[in-house]
Amino acid sequence: MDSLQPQASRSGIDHSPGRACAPVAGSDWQALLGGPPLNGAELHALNQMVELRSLSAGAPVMQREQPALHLLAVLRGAVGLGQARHDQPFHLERTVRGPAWLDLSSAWLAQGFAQDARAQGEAQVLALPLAAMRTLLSHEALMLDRLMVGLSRTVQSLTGTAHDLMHKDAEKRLAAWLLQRAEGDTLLQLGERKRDIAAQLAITPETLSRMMRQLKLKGLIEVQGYSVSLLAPAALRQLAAD
Amino acid sequence: MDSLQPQASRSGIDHSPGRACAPVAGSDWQALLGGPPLNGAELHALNQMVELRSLSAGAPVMQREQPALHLLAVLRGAVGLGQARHDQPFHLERTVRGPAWLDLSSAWLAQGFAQDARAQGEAQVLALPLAAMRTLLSHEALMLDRLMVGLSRTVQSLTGTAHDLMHKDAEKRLAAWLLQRAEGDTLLQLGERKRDIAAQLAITPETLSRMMRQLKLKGLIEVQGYSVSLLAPAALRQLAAD
DNA sequence: CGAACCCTTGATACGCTTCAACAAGAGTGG
DNA sequence: CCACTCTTGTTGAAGCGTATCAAGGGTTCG
Repeated sequence: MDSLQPQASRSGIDHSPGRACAPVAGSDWQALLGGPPLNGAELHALNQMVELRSLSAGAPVMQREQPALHLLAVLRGAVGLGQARHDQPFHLERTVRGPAWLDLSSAWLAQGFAQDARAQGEAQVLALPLAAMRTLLSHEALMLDRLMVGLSRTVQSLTGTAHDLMHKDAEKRLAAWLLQRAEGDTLLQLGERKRDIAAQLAITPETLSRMMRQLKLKGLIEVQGYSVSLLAPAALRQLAAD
Repeated sequence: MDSLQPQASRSGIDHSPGRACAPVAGSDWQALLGGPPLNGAELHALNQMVELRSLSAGAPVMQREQPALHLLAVLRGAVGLGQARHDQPFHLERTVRGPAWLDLSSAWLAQGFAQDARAQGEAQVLALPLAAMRTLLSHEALMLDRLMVGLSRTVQSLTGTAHDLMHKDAEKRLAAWLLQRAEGDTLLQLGERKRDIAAQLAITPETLSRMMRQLKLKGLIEVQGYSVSLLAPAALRQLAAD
């Protein structure tokens, strides 16, 4: 096998506290909400209504059709969105790595969650009850903007992935994924199983393996187990472009 | 050829007024914003800030990278979102048929529009300046909900199309498209060119033609030029399901 | 050690695209 | 009016991209 890295505690859900009372750092709120620095009143209001959940690998975060009463965000770790089928394996479509919003949309609609979500390893998730959030929004004008920006970013990101699925082949999507994941850096540690990466790219693990080899043969990347280094980011960007 | 229907005035843009001063009906606002009936104050405020644009076939509605200062909606007609390439043909990805929101997200971000948009035939588009909208939102609590619902619906719709592109083949996507487009009815008039339908399904016109024949041979639909009747909606739903 | 899991590689099969040809309206101009 | 062109949809043959199936090797765990 590869030198291994992602060790997703194959046992699945274990007895987790489910909800801890640790506070959320101001810097975390800032990372999540963005915009101008949060003032004390905002932080106080947020910390008063927030619910924190510490999850272990595989723990469910959202369940389809369940009523959605909270805005959800990932603080630490990663959460996978997709479909849980009665048949065993969870089908992954997208993963959110904290700190970032996980689901800002379901709570505003009356239909419950549209997807399932599972913690990918140890993760910390926070939930803001929509009812309380609504009253906060009516007082704090800035908070509205922050939320709108979060929701808008989700829209643009989803538009992008739809576009990629329509027009880019597997190699292009992989190149784009690597670049986005590296965040400008040139060395990159894959923290998840390769089959999960493949699922997000909507290809099979076999194809992912072949595409990695392709990029390696072209001299664009170097692969050693779960660490990938981008040898020619410019060429990769070129390749990933439509 | 088929008995023809969609006649997109091949000449493209013609001299349009660009902006007319007709008012927007209360029923249109309601269709767009949903929720509890809009009161007089809300309608007044909206009508005061709204900008109405009457567009002829092919006229640009959004242009990539252009600053986005308005929330956009389609009142009448249809608008296509996609990419305009320096090379001639506009590549369609999604179409919005009025009355419905066209773009609620770009204005909140500082990066301008992420896609191009073109009127697909005669269309009427309305624009709400974000600056004015922001102050309205701080006064009218209900309006916030309506907007959030609109944005959330966009998110869920995009999540759905991404899911379909990942997991459904051409036949399934076509079946799903037909069902959604029929809106429960059994007879269905295609108002657009079939190649545009194909583009939205991310397949070639040739494949669309073949898939139509497939469904016809299976006795699920009947096709006569640009009118399609769904003979077995239940079976179609079954086919379209994952 | 064997069992379970992961990644890789190769052979084959299938879905869809691409390319080419054709039929049928629509617009144009003689 | 007809001939001509442009555009659209349809059909068939060939080819590419990716999935599927099967086998093998590596690592961890009991």
